[in-house]
Amino acid sequence: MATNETREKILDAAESLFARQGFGATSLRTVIAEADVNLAAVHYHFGSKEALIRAVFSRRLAPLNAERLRRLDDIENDAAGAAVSIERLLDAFIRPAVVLAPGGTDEAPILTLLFGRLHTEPGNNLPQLIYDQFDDVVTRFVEAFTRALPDLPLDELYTRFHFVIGTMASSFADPQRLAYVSRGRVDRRDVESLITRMITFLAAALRAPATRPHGAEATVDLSSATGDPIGAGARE
Amino acid sequence: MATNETREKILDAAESLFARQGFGATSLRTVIAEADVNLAAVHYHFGSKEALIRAVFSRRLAPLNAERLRRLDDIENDAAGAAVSIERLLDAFIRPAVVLAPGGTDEAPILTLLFGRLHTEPGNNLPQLIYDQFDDVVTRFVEAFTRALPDLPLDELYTRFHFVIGTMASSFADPQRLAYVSRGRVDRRDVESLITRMITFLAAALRAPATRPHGAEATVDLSSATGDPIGAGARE
DNA sequence: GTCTATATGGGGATAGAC
DNA sequence: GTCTATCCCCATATAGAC
Repeated sequence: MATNETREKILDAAESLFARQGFGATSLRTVIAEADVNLAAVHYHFGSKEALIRAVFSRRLAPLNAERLRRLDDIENDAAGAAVSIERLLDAFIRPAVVLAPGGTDEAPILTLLFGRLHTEPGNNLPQLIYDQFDDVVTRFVEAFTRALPDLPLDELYTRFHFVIGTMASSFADPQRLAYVSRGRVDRRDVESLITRMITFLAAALRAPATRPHGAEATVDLSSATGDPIGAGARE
Repeated sequence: MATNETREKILDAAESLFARQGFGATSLRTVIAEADVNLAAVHYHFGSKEALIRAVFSRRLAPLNAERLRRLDDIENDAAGAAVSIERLLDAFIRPAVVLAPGGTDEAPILTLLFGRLHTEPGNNLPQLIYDQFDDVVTRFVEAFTRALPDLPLDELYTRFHFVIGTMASSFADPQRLAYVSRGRVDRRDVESLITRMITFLAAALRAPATRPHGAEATVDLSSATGDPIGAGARE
């Protein structure tokens, strides 16, 4: 058997299992069973489980983020300095995680789950290297959103980008929840609908007027949504 | 030492550790070290780790969901049949997870993290009992949002509620990400700001016009956000 | 109810033959 | 490069004295 074939089989199996179960819950023995290789091969090719995890991400992370940046470049070139659409920015950020997915099973695409897990598992476990690869994307997209939303205070823009990542990651990482919430009435395999609905949802969210500081007056009806709104203090 | 004191110490330590590290990554040995009790005490009082996890949730879940429903009742009584504010509904859903938090550390409230984790760890691990306790809340809030957003197709409403839970859970579960995205410029300990901003964000998102079906014409500018938007098909 | 001691299994990792 | 056999640690869980 060719060397790289074993390596790839391990990566494929690990990727699939990590995506479905998370890293901690997936043992190397499970991986080698699914890959149909020997346990020692994992350590020969990767050295450790930690290194295997990093290898699984490295294989996908660079192409994913490169594709995001490439699409962002296209958008900004098209605009030629003019304002760009929030929807296009969101699409460029979200869709590559799905488009680049290798094997769609009956469920959601593997890669989607894998990267969803990246953002939802405890941050301490994530090698800095992975976040490093994300730096350019964060910087560039924050800049782009800043230009597209010039009236939004920076603090709130950062917070909203945090929400965007959270919506994307969590919704992809736990597709079961959609079935649960909808009592099975929404097809969780229709990823295209999920993406377009997510973009509609997030674009409107990003365009919301800024939240006023504590105690100040709102420009929209938020009167009951802030500042001890429903008597939290009096209720203890 | 009184019996219940040991039990409570175990629950407190487990809750804190589960919140910070997740369930799989937290061993009983870590729990007993932090609780300063004997290993056997855990099995005496709870029987198993699985049972301990359920006990940790049970202690908080009922009060949390009861508070959510109580606030929803208040809102609907106030409205007396009239339309209710999206912001108030979101507040009633989100805020109890923070208000009921016992010990705010320097970081985000423990309970917030714990329940964030509930929705982000792989669904298979979550005892059905926990989801069962959530059923009433889902049903009641979906109904309320349906009445508040009568023009939104049900399919999309379910999907958006899925996004709402995702935003809340993921944003609370990984507060580090906010610091990362903002390069430390947003104070992640200011939970009140986080909540009000989240409500602003999600209310606007829920109010967005429905996404049009595949290929149809949009009522807002979505022309580039759907349907092979940036040449995904031609790019392979 | 609380402890010590221990059973039992699974985990990652490695040595060394082939 | 691949395999078997094994080391060693850490996990959950239990038995049984106090």
